[in-house]
Amino acid sequence: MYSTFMSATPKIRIDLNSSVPAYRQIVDALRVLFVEGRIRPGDSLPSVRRVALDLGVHFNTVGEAYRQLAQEGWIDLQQGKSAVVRDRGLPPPAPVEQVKQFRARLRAFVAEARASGIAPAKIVEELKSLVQELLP
Amino acid sequence: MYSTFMSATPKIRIDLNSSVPAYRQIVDALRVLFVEGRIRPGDSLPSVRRVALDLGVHFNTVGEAYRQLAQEGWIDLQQGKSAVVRDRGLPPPAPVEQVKQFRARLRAFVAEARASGIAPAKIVEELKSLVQELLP
DNA sequence: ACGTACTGTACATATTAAGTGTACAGTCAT
DNA sequence: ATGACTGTACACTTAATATGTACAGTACGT
Repeated sequence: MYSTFMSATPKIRIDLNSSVPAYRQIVDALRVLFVEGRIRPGDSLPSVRRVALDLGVHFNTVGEAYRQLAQEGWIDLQQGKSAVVRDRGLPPPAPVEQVKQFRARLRAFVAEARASGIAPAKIVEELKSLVQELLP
Repeated sequence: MYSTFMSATPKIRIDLNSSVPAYRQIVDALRVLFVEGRIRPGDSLPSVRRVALDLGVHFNTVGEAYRQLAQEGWIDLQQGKSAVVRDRGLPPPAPVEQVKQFRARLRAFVAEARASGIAPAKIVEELKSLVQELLP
C-alpha cells in the first residue's frame, strides 16, 4: 500500500512579534500554498503538534488554524486521522461590495509599504510579478 | 485671521464587524490619505470626538489611532490644539528583510482574495491600476 | 484482541489586546 | 473669567488569543 505523504513538509514561517495573531498567520501562509497549488487535494498536512513545534507555538493554536481552514473548505478534518487537503471547487463569485473592500484594503496595504520606506519601484515590481502569475 | 480648516473633512469608513481592530482601521485609512496626498502638511484633522461620532466608536479609540499616526511621524499632537499634519520627509529606505515580508504579505492578501471568489481578472485590474498610480 | 503511538478535539484557565467611561488639562475666542 | 472646544491619563470591562491538560478516535504492530 502506498503511504499517504505530503509533498515535502511545507515550510511556513510566522513572526511571533507581529501584531497579527499567530493562528491567523498560519492560516494565511497555508492558504497561499493551497491557492498557488503548492499543496494539492489528497495531500495531507503535518500534524498540529509537528507544526506547533516548528513554529514555536502551542498545538492548540495550530488546531485553531486548521479548523479555520476546514471551515473555508480547504481541508477535511477527522479525529485520529491527519488533515487532508480537499478538492474545493471554484468559489462562488464574490459580491461587488467585497471587491470594493478588496480595493480599499489593497490601497491601505500599499500605502503602509510606501510609508515604511519601500521604494515605489520595488512595489511596482512586486505588483507586476503578481499580475504575471495571475494572467495565464 | 484665516481659520485653520481641513480641505473638506476626509471621510473614511471602517467596518465594525471586521476582525481587524477599529483603531488600526482608522490608522490605515488615514495613512492612505496622507500617502496619496489627499491630506497635506499644514491641514488639520477633525477632532477625536468628531471622528468617533462619525465612525460609531469611542473617542479614545480615535485618540489611540492619532497617537499611532503621531509616532509614525504623520501628525503633530498637542493638547488643546487640533491634530495637524506634518511634513514628514522621505522615509529611510527599508531593509531587504522588510521587502521580503512585504512580498509574503502581498501574496497572502491576494490568495485570500482569490479564495473568497474575487475573479483573477478583477484582481489583475486592481493591481494594474495601482501600478499606474505609482509609476509617474 | 490488545497495546502503543500517533491523530485531532474539548474545555478551563491565563494572558494580552481592544474598547469604553469618566475625569482631567491645555488652547482659544468671547 | 467663562465657555467651548482641543487632546490625554487611567481605571475598568470586554473580547480575543494563547496555553495546559485531559480526552477520544485511528492505524499499526504484536
